[in-house]
Amino acid sequence: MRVASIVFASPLPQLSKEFDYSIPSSLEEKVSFGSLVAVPFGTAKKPKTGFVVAIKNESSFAKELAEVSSVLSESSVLTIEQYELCKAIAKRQAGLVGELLSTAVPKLSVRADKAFSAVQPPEKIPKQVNTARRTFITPGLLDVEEEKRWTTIFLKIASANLAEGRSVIIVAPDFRDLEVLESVLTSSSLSDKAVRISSEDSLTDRWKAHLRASSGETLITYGTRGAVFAPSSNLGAILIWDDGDDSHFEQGAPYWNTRDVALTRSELESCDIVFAAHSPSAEASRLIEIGYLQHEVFESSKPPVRISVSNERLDEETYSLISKILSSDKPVLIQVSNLGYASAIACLKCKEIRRCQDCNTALWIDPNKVARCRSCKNQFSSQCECGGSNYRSISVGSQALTDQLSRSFPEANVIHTSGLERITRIERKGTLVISTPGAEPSVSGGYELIVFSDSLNMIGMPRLRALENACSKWANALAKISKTGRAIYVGITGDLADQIRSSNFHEIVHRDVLERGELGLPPSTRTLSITSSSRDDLKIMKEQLTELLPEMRLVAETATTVAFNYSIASGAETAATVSRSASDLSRASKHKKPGQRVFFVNMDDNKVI
DNA sequence: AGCACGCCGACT
DNA sequence: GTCGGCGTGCTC
Repeated sequence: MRVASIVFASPLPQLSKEFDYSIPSSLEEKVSFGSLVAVPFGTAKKPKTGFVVAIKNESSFAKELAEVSSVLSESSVLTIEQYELCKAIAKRQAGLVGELLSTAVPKLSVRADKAFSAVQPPEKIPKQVNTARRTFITPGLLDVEEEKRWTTIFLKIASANLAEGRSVIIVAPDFRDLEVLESVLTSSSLSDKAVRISSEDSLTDRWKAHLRASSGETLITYGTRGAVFAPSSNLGAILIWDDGDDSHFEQGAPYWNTRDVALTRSELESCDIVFAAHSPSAEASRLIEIGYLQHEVFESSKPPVRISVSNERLDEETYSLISKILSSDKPVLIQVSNLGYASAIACLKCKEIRRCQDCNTALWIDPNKVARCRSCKNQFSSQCECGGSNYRSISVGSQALTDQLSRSFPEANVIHTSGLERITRIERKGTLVISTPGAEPSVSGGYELIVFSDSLNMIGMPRLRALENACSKWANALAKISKTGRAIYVGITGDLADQIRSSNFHEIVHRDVLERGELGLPPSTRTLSITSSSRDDLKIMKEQLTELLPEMRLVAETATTVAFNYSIASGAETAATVSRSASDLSRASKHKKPGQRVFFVNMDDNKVI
């Protein structure tokens, strides 16, 4: 009698282990590692679906085994490498394997499964033991430099791997970048080797793509963050565009991110890693600093930059430049940090917008008629520093600016874009685009002028990663500038202004990382956050962890969240301890709500400080 | 997640 | 006496 070990794609801690079932002789031929099977479970009427993760001759389970009911897919749908990766990430993130399996394997589409036939019998290429090369690439800043684009560079690396029988996985943050990558892939000679893994595709398309990626064929598998878990035969390299982008972070438990999963996978499968970004994430910068990543730079021309120290969002000079460029029928981009019609207050006496003394964010009058910072919520006196106490409210959001500029430039075509709209491309003419960071449409030939109208706001936010994020948003927008284009930053002063003038984002982030390091802040440490709706449970958790892990430093605390910094070296121990405490305390909790977890554990919180 | 088991209050 | 509330615990 043969025995199959089964795991379930379930977020329940009780189900987070392998269950043994006997394999009826009628199914013996069809059941192997990675099979999707239905099994009876408990007293439930309908069978549960699970993955076969081991075939054994006997079980250590004391009682009699139940039988596998049926096999749901002809193919093996979970590879050994995927399962090992899920286990490693679950451990690292103090989460459960079951939570990750549904990322690694999409939902079954019966129709697509029946229609699928492997293109070719998977040719068995023995995996060569290669030493993984790990690099960070700074591509050319300007998109017009075609051979220095990230897509061109990635395609070249992919092509080299494919030529030697190795697959690659390419991950991009969102649909905009994916669209750019896809157009390059599909117009290349490798188009029939490219498979998209995207959560936005239909069920049948996703299953079809998954089966193909599992088939053993040598492929370029590309997609958004989930693709880092995709099946891939003889994986040669994982290529990641812009690893610092927020979209690379999973927003639900166990809060993994593309970068860390890729690094883990690279260790497990000894495949190469290539990160690329116009401005590095703090983590990548640190990995370069310690020599873990080799830094490769594609030297590139940089646009001329002007710094405007005006308090106005758009000063006279900028205004007339915009006007001039629009009337010569060339496109202009204005990057704004806030969406919509957010309001601010300007003092009637000194005419300046009142700003928070800590973070420089514009103040507003809250519903209780108190002057308050939007970002850190501090209250301020109703009196301006100049002594004035009368205000006029003004609108500062992107929509408000769009309205205002539509009136100022009635001749021009004024477009507003944000994460909510899906404008990825505009025609090259006298168009004025007002965009929130990251939503800038591309235009062939590039923008003739880019204005970063809220640069002061972006770096002034009282967040650890404000500067790093701002650099990334600026650099990605700058990449859309024309050969003859120029950029204007509003409100930057001091040392930073010098670096900005030369678009030296690498140096800015590098310095930021060094400063953070002196304070013991990430990326030289990691941040753990625990959220719970129960104050009692959170308090016990905090006390318990403080006692069990005395090295950890409390860095943030609110009514629902506690956050600690811990050393990178203690990561495994920390995750294990947190994991154990969370499951013990959840079981003992008096505040359990049906189907709701007591603690949300994030081993790498990038927002809480 | 389901589902059964089990131990206290209100009912024909 | 028994019906049924949902807290507790198990499912190979």
